[in-house]
Amino acid sequence: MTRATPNRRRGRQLPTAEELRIWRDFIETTDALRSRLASRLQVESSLSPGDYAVLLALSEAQDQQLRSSELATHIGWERSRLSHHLGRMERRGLIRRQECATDPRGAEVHLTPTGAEAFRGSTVPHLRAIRELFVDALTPEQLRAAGEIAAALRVHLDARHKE
Amino acid sequence: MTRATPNRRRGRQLPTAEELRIWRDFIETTDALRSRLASRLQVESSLSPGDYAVLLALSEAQDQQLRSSELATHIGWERSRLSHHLGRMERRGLIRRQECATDPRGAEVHLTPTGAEAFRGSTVPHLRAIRELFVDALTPEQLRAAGEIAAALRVHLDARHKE
DNA sequence: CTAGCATGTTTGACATGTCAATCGTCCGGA
DNA sequence: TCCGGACGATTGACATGTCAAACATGCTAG
Repeated sequence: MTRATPNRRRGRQLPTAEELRIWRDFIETTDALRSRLASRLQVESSLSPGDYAVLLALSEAQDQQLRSSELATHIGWERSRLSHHLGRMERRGLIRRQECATDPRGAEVHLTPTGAEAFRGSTVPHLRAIRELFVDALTPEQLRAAGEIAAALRVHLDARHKE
Repeated sequence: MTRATPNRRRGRQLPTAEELRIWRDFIETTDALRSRLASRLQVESSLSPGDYAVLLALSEAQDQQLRSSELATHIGWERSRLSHHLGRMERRGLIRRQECATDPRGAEVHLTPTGAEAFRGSTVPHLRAIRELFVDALTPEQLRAAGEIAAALRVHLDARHKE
């Protein structure tokens, strides 16, 4: 790093080789981490990360039910993605959809006993996996730094999104 | 953080609320970053991240060709994933598969002129996007920390994989 | 020589994701 | 009233991923 053009370094040029190396390490490793977590969740609980997110949101909801759009907002998914996923989860008996009492256009998504049971059984193993694969891999300072890095990336992403 | 059971803190228990918050920030943000990068690549070059990885590997290869299994190893994909992806890329004219001269079982994957052209055109915008969305979001110390975090996670993942 | 396992790759079935189009209901103004 | 757009959700077409099974050829023990 550090060719002799300091004023052109920031925000203008392509990444250096070192920056690119870090980028690749970072993105590939987070990918591997994600996929390892997903596979443990699958093996230990027969749930996908998507299933888990939906079940978590419903478990925390009043009456274990949410309007479809609220659910989408809560977990940050596009409507159509959620709709497809709910279809699959409904086939497996994890959730149930029924017409909303107050708005005939809308749908209420309900947690079924089967779904609640599946979620209960998955929580502890999943949290344990997060601890083992993420938290335990890092020193306390690294963990703190990871939080700050995430925050910085998020702010930057959101800022660029608005532009 | 920090209940009064210091000897049970490490490696045994579930994550604390703070650890869990960091985990969620971290994984959700890296996901958002990945998907933003993918969408820019798509818009700017009509390529998916998978396309880019394949084209990059072939571009760097001797004679712009690789055995299918070497390619899979190089980019870290499962064989079947690569096979499906190559099928799609072949339909679009980005690569070509032909029987390997030295081993009739094997397949050689060749970069086509179309594929080479697409890759050339995508490189600069893609690297610029990495710079803008990742490198520029972080301070130099954070960038260094990101590299160290990735390395630590990787080592930990690999260690647990062997167990 | 040949049965059977190893090797290299593909295939099929299905889960997951995105995008654009569709469908039904609601609502405000001519 | 009724029309057109807003709103809530689903659908279809297709890209991407995983897993297990299938295929074809190579190699080796007997």
